[in-house]
Amino acid sequence: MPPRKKPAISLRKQPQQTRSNQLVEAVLEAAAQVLAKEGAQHFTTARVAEKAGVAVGSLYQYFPNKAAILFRLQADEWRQTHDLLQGILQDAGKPPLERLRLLVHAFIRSECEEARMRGALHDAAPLYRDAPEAKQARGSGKRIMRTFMQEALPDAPEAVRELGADLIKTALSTVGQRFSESPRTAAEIDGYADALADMFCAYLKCLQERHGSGRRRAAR
Amino acid sequence: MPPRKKPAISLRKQPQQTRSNQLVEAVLEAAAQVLAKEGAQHFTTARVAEKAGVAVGSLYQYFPNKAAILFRLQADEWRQTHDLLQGILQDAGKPPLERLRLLVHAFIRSECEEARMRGALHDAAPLYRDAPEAKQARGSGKRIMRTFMQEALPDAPEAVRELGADLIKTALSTVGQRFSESPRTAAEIDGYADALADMFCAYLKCLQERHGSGRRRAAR
DNA sequence: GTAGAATGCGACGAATCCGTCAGGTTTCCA
DNA sequence: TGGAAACCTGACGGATTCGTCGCATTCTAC
Repeated sequence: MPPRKKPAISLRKQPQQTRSNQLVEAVLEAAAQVLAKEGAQHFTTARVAEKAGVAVGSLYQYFPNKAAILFRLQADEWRQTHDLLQGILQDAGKPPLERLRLLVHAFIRSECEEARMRGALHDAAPLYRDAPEAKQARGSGKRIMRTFMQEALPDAPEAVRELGADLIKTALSTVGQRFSESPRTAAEIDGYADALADMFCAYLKCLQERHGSGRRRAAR
Repeated sequence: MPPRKKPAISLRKQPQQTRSNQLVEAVLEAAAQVLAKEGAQHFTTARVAEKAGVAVGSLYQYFPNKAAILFRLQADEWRQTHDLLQGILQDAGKPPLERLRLLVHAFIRSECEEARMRGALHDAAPLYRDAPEAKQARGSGKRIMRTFMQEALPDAPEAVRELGADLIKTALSTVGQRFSESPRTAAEIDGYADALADMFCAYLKCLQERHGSGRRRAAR
């Protein structure tokens, strides 16, 4: 077995001057476009550099390898949806189940925008997912659902909440992703999001009944 | 835009003599092993031929290209799980929700066996998924869930059944796949399958109540 | 036993693509 | 204004991998 990969995904050095900052931005912009329009198969550093109007060598001055570009795009996506969901769940004043419904809608809608790039990013995942940076970055979605479950099922055992959070988070992201793979109308999107939210809500109600919450049964 | 791919995924010719049949079998066997042990990244025709104890040229006598080997493996997997699920759902005498629960367990368990090969197969999907043969082969899972929904929700509108079937089928396959990505103990597997089945059942009950079935409310 | 079909072989052509490097250009700052 | 640091360039080396082709070997049918 030959020595496996050599990750290293972080930026090689921070751009200092204005033009180098612009260069990095241009590269990322071009990378997103190439990925969306030509797919992961045709995503090459040469193509990205060309589209960015930049030399390959310049690209490699900041990104240690191709995977680093892809990872950076993916990390941006993650951060983006993380912020979106965080904002919705923290909006107190609405009952948990309603927030969950809003969250599902927001997630599905966001997943359907830029669906092509996200899909290609997913195809390219084998290139960057084994890097340590990537493994670390993946934990954030989990934390969000965990805190939500603490609100929705305050009296359930820890293990139940944990499992439920994992299930909902996984279902939401994977189902959303597959759903967005083919183009959809706005009506389809809303219908699907509603159904998915129905499913999660039904599940949560079932758990709430099973692990009866002493008080606060008001949230019917 | 350069002329896109050139599919052609079917066998180039049927092996006629005994040895050629063995050769094709050996290739597929080796392909599965290489895929499982070395991942989609290192899946090369040369490596497969080597592991099969066969020359590359022989391999290409029957498989028109690398994608064809991968597709053949994937098609086998699909057929296998299709048969498994079909068998469970057709077992009359048990109420629908119980069959659904059995189905979820069987699927998750099956997904966890050979998880490494399935995962790699998924990584390699971009190579074969655009071929017409693949698009056609994907419809079977849908049909199964559709007939199940007709039984479980006989009085619901067609559109509701359709959406529900799609949702459950998608959630089952995607969630199952992601779950199987990391190795699991038998207890974890059963726990997860139970939770997933809980979710589906809760959803179906919710739909049943919403679209009141005139008679047959016995299945509570 | 023999001709012709079927099969097996593996070196090799052709195409990609990644990432580097030596050298030129721009920017900064004293 | 001049020198140093930062930056940019793009041809090219090196490595992989796909799939073919001419020829050798084995099988089948007569």
